[in-house]
Amino acid sequence: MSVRARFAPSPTGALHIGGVRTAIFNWLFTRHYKGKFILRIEDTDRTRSTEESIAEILDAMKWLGLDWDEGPFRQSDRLSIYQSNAQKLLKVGKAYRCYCSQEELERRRKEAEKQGRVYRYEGICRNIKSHPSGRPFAIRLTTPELGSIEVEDLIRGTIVFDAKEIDDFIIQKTDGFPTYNFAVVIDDATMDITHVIRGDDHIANTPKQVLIYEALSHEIPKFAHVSTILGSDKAKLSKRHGATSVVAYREMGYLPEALVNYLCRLGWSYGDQEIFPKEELIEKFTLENVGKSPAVFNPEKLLWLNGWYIRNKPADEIAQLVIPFLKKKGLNVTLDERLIKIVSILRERAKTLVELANSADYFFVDEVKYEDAAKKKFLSAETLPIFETLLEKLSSLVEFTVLELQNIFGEITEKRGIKLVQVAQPVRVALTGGTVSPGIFEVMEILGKEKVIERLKKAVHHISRS
RNA sequence: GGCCCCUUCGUCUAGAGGUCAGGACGUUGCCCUCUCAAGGCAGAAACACGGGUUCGAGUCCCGUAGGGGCCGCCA
Repeated sequence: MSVRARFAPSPTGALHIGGVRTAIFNWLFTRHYKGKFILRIEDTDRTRSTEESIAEILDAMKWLGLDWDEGPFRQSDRLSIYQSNAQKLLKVGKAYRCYCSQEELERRRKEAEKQGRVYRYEGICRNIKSHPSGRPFAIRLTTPELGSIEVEDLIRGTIVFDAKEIDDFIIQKTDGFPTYNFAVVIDDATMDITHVIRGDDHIANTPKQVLIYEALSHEIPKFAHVSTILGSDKAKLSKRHGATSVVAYREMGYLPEALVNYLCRLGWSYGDQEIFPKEELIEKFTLENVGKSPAVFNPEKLLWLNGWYIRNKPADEIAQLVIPFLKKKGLNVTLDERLIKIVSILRERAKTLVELANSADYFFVDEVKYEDAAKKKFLSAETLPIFETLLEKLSSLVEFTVLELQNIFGEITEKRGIKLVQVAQPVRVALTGGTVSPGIFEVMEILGKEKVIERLKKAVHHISRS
């Protein structure tokens, strides 16, 4: 039988980095074994679930390239399925109606707590004979009192729970809605999920779920509990550690492959390899190489990886991707040869698409603005003669190329007995407004003769005026 | 409190009884160099602790400590 795994987020907010990693693991697992990846929205929390959140989750999944084969299913569409299964369990005596009031149970829980005990439902309604008509009831699973429940975990090995730890828990609430554990099992069972890969915060739920499978006489899937992603203080990763939503990373100029590559390496490894193109991830990903210990999210490493992908993806693709960021800055650009050239020289020093866009201004504006410090340091009287000879030589230049420009600068530095930096920096300020840019000859070539001369002249005016 | 999970450089990790404990991010120094990056080279940096088992333990067992999770008619 082919492998079937699922990702089941609850749409109560943005798609979280931690959630995405389990999505990635599930996706890779199914792709590696050529199985099916199912998307299911756990939206039974009526008050906290929102349509916007569902849309965002789907959007983020698509952006990351995590395509699904079935779904998205919604638990809210499946109410009758849960109810009929609960009825079935009732009928075969694996579950029973419980008429205990919530207030009463709450009282007992408090009482137990006071005595330092953990409250477990005593099974008061377990053997009730007459069913009071018209009274609301919840449905509880009849659980074993003795023995142990073993959970086979592909990452952690066998985990054993004492049956005494588990009471007759509720599977259907008084309002007819399923409880979480019940809905999950019914869904996974009816969707024929073979492998449940999820966060380790679900370990404690697993014995209960196993019990439900057994009551249903349904085959138990294989479980794999992945450890939590932590923040720098080793507490569970949350907003206070910085951005945690996928959409936020997209907006900060991260590439989906960098995020997938990074997140995947958090808890999974393949020898010493760090860079994994998607195809290679699919080929190499197995649960065997997933670690057990929790991992601290390290933004610097993600940033490094993002820089790596920016530098190594085909330049035209990066150009295409940076366009929205340039437009956001009010720069009107289109994908053409010039943009690709610009991107290919700028991307060496950008770690995000935002940085890349921010470093590109001077190629698109009509007039450069000088940075104060740069202007003060390099646009001074002594550079005036240099600019003048440069202008002279440039205007007679036919081939405005890196090579020719190099020659001209060489002539100037040689004649004046100065270093290249003494020419390059002032020119850089004149052309870009700042002291940092790609190689000055490359910048000049892309800017073109006309623009270069125009900007140098402007710089000359500026110096003369002050 | 009960139950469960986890523990190798600051961080991600390799390691499946015998290694100078390897790689990566970050960090330090040097090289390259028109600035900034990128790149190259070199360095500092770890087996939580205590007992066993074994000729030999990061690796196996048992404790301890620390971190985390779950204990709802929440998901």
